[in-house]
Amino acid sequence: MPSTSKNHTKTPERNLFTRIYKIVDQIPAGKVVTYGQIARKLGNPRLAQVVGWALHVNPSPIKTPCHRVVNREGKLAENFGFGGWETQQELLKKEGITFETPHKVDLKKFGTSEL
DNA sequence: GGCGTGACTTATA
DNA sequence: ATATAAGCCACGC
Repeated sequence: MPSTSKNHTKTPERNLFTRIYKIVDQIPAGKVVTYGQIARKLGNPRLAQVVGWALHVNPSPIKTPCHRVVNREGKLAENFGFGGWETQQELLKKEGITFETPHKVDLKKFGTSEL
């Protein structure tokens, strides 16, 4: 029996990272989601930090639309990995998302609460 | 196996 | 409104 304490990573089924990628991959186009929203799906809203880390080390930025993930304020990451928040801004604009400010997105309209 | 850090969030002052 | 503290998980040393 798996009394190995916890699945010490390398276990996709238990690995939070894999779950995060799956959730992010299911974000509909033209919508954005917050880290806390994903974290809540994982079971703990405090996992938001892990979500950020997951996207930071995300192996496939193309398969994982991390540009649709923003922080609680709807703002973009200042240290975005693509090459800057400007890249994310362009991508979101293509999806039809508008910005209240260059760094902030209108969560009231694009916040996916149905995820 | 411990300690610090991180694309975060929430609560409290 | 800003500042500080605590919380969670994964990674690197």
